[in-house]
Amino acid sequence: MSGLELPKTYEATAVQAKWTPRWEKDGVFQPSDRPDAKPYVVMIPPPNVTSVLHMGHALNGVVQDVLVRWNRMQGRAALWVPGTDHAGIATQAVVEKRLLADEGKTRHDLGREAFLERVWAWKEKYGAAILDQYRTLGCSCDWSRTAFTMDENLSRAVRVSFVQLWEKGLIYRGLRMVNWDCKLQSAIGDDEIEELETKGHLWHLKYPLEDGSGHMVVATTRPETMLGDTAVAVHPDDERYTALVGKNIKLPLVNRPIPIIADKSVKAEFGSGAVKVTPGHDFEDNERGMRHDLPVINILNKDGTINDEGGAYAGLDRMVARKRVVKDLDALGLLDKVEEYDLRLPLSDRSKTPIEPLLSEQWFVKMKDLAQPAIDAVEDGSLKFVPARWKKVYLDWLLNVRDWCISRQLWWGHQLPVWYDEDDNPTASLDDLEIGAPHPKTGKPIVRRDDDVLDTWASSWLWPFSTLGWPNETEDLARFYPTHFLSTAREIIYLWVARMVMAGYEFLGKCPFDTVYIHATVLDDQGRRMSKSLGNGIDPRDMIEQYGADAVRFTLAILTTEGQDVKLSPTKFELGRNFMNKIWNAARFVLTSIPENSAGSAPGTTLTDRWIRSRTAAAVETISDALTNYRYHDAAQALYHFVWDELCDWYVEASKERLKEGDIACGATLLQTMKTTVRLLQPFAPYLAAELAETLDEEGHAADLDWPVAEPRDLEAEAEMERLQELIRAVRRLRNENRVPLRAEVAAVVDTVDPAPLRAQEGLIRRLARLETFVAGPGAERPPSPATAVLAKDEVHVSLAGHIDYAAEKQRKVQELEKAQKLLARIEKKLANENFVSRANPEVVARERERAEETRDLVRRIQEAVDRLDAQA
RNA sequence: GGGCGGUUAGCUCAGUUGGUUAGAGCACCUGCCUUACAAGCAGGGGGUCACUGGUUCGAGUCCAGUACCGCCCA
Repeated sequence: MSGLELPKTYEATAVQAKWTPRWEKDGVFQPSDRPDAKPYVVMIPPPNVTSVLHMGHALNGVVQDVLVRWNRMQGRAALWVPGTDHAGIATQAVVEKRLLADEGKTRHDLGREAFLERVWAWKEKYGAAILDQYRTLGCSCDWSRTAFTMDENLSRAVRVSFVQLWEKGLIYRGLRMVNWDCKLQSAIGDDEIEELETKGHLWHLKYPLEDGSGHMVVATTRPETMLGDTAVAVHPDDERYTALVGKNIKLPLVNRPIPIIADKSVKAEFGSGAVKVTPGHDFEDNERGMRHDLPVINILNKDGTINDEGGAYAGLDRMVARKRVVKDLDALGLLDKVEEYDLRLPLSDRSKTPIEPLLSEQWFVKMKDLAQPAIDAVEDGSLKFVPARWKKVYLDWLLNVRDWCISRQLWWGHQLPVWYDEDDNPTASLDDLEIGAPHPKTGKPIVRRDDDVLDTWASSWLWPFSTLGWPNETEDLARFYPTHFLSTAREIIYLWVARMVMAGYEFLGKCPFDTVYIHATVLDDQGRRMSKSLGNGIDPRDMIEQYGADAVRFTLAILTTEGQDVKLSPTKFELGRNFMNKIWNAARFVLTSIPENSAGSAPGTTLTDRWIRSRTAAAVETISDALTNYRYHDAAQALYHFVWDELCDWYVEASKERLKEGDIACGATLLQTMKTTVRLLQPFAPYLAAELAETLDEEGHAADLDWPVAEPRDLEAEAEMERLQELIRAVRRLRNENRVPLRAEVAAVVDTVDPAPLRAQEGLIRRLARLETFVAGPGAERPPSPATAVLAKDEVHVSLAGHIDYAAEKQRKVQELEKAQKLLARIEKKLANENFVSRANPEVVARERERAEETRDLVRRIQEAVDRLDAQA
């Protein structure tokens, strides 16, 4: 052991640089191929290649890695598959934005092929950066299995799954109302919309009756859509309008006659009770239109300008047209009034521009049948959510699932494997069809392939098995599917988790994982989400650089309480850094202080030896228990408390004197305890654990060491040690309170009926309490001018001649007395309550009686101490 | 409108099935460079557990309601 070389503080950067390549070279993160090793499999939620790693990724990385590493130590064939997601619309959007900013070009200027080259270049850069950051964080992913959703095999999986669904009749094409992003010029999913609460206006428009007998007033937040109105609707029970139903309105500006219809969906109390109906540009109106067989008029081009249906307004952007329409109506005297109005504006998640509901030809997946097994999975318990309440969110979505619009008018992604013949008959194909080849059903020549690409989730829902080789029947697939643990963010419970479960059942007949862990959201120190636009993000790379990967990991783990969000500020990582440094120094002490040959010797059997072994056992038990239940905070906290407050503060301190005397058994105990500590540390702080395991001459990699098994506790030793600790703390307190200088000679006397155990530890007590002399016995003679601490069973008197301030000391003692008296009164009141005695659990009553006895004794003894102070003063 | 969280020390948070005097980290106060660690050591102060009511012998913990904050869905 070359302990003398160890630096005074833990140098994280150097240690990380040393171990990262070594782990990979030695294949530490590849699953064990021992046939008896039961697999433990985790698939990383593949980060989007849009940008670099953020704190949420780091937190999720820790959540997964702690479990993976812990399971690996328990002998499981642990496999954690890393990878990234092409994130179709998001990635295309960022690349387009960059292209426009840097070169002033659009994707159309470049053309499909050249543009895609740019996106691939982006993917290479950011995809690699993200994975590298996970690597730096110490994540034990099997890098040799790294996957990307547009890899050849994963793309094949997408095509096979598409064709399979197609053949089952679950994919259809339809003219449907979709959410249209005018900027990206693509349909987007319902899930890709965010709503912005904003102040807008409500325009009240007068619509003249065709017969000239008056007008009706309709209110709208989007007046330009009136160009596409095909009806006015009222509630059937609204007596104000009963006579008008069936008559026609002459739609202003376009001069089109449209009917007045009655429909129960209209809220009579909203505005005038009459609403305009625009089936071409409003989801609700579209349904009304279908119920009443209304014509559907599309007034928008794909870029959001008004088309020829808009007559005089054609070519204007919709926002410009809005102003023009309002102005023109006003000129005609048809603008009734304008109100301020709070509305929720639907924005595209990606382009942040207002969504337009638009009719277009899109591809859909029928979801109802796919959803059923995913619903059953949580209800029969084969799929578990942690925390359990997220099950409801998952179920709510599945029970109300709508068909899934899977086509996107993008370039980046998996192009639909759909070809058309000259009559526009589609067919799906596993292999590319040549132009001119016969359509398999109609026999007519194929003339084109569908330009659209698939929604990203159409590949990521296959992730748990496409990464293992599906649709090929690979060894990996046979051995590692289904997986075990999925940790992800709450916002994608239905977008991703629910779809993966559906796909798992649909394509492999099995739930893809048994546990879904929903991790905390990382917020800034003011409780706001970290976001680029706010600039309040904390970059994990900076934190790793500043505090070390282990510190970042440990801090995130100890902050991760079940279901709570994590408020983060950079300085919080000091907690982890300080702890790492503490462990480092404890190890440094052990290595530089234990006698030669400690390694081969039997551990000690003194009180403190027995105590630290028992406390180690308690730590092993607590930490194992916590990890079993995904309680990261509890596990990290237990480790922290054990190392700092027990091992360092007491055992190491207690061992110093013994080590000076060359006590080999003490050295052996220290070594053994450190070795166990390193194992407990490994899942949380793998770099430090690796470094220490090597220094402690452990065989093999720290990651492969066996997880400790809890030994039986030694409660007798624990109780005896507690008595010592209480005594030592009491003496320190008396010294501190009375400002006794460190070097002053102090004598202590314990008045006790059970002196033997204390006498046996005299050396320890004198050292830790800094006592010159120590005496214990029944009725032992008090030293001159003592201050007294009343302990649970004993009293300790400390000589404080020349230091004691009797007035202050008395005040403290009187306060102590009052506190004890109050407590006693409370207990006695409780015991005097017949209801308590008769109804409470007998064990509880017995315990209260015992407490009453103890407290009475305590009060009496404190009183005596006070009396003595009076006598002395 | 519906749903789900949260409210405990100055700050950030623990607190398992109701049962000792409600805990930790940071911050604060006092004293220490005691050769593992000042990223440290010893000691200390600090809380009407958001509010109201209820259940109970007993409530931070269970129930109902209120207020405020946050998230999700429509």
